[in-house]
Amino acid sequence: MPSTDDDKYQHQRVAAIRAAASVFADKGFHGATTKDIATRLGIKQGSLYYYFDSKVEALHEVCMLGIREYAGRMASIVDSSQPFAAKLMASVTSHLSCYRENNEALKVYNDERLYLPEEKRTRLKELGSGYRQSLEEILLDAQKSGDVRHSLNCRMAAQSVIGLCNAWGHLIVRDPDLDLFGVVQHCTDLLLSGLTNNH
Amino acid sequence: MPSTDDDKYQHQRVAAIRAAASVFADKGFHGATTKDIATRLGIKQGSLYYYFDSKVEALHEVCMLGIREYAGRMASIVDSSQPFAAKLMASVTSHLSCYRENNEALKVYNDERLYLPEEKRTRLKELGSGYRQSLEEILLDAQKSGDVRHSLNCRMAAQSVIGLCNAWGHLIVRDPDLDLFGVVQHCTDLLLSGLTNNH
DNA sequence: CGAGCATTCTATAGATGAATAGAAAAGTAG
DNA sequence: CTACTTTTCTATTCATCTATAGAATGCTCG
Repeated sequence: MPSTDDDKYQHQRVAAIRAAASVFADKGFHGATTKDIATRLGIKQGSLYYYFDSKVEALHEVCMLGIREYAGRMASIVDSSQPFAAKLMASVTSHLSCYRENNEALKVYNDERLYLPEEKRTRLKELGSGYRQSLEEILLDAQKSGDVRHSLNCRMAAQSVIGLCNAWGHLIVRDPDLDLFGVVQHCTDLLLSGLTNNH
Repeated sequence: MPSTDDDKYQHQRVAAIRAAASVFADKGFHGATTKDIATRLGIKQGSLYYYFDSKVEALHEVCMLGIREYAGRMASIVDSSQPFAAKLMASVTSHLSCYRENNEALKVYNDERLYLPEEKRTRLKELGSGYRQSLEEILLDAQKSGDVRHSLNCRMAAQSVIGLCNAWGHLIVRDPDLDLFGVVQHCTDLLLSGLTNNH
């Protein structure tokens, strides 16, 4: 098979992307050095350039890893025929498990993507804003069917849901012992019912 | 008056802190250079060291500026005798107006303080966690008096409120046209009643 | 004015880090 | 074992950035 060498290369390349994600999440893009990344991968600084043309390219790969499936999962949730509450919970779950599974990559996407050059950032942004739009659609549908109050500004609400999930996502990355399902439950309840006693 | 020179110095020093805040908010601590800060202030790179011993000290000052009154305001809200809903709204308002007034300093506190050396970070952390505790107290009191549902985990809820406010705070810093009161209203409603139609 | 202090400037030292080049090592196939 | 390829290493270049030193400018008060 002609691809066995390539597979090995790709495998190590992915390992390099994950190493970069980990270091970028810890120290930020500018605070991280290529030496840090190489060390975490177990090779020397210069060797890293066998897998990346530049530090910026590494950041780009990390961001792609962070956002890719995260955005993809939303589409299927919107299209599904679950009731509103289930869709919301699925969204929150999907969002938070991305933080857990990709470890640091999604955090890096959120915090460091602005250091990418314009062109690379634009393509990423499309994926990210697709996520917000999907969420907004879910809310608008629920508003039509009466599940969501009419006074709600769905655009702002989508922004709030994302903000809330990102805030918890950061905590999840920092504290691996945090119970994911507990957080999902808390966030969903909070979003659905608020803090108060008004049923 | 013996302090007129000192006043002038302090005035320019504060201007330097604000310039640093602005640059740190844009480029992050490590992405920012002392030249960037000096240029924004209208002086040359070397001159900046007349006001700071080091770049890290500048970051420290910015973080202090960001968190100081933000933390202070909470205490008075907790102690006040307003009903729960008003306290919550006051907290959200206080949080978000800090973002607007301090411009970038609070953002820097949130995103860059981890680059401070251990000792300096600890003192800041106390102020910040004081904020969370105050919020938690408000929620616990409201739970006792029945304003907040008993199923609520108040510690997590306080975390959520902060996370939500920070998310919007970031948007507020980036977009100065965003209507502060509109955001306050949206967040308070969301937190009090949730998204749904369940009165 | 002119002495003394405050503020800013220029120039540079010293350190660090991204990226490159070419040698070495490891692995694979004939 | 040997020729060839892939991967890693060492050593270096070049640019950049923090921080300092000392000169120049500006300001205030006697």
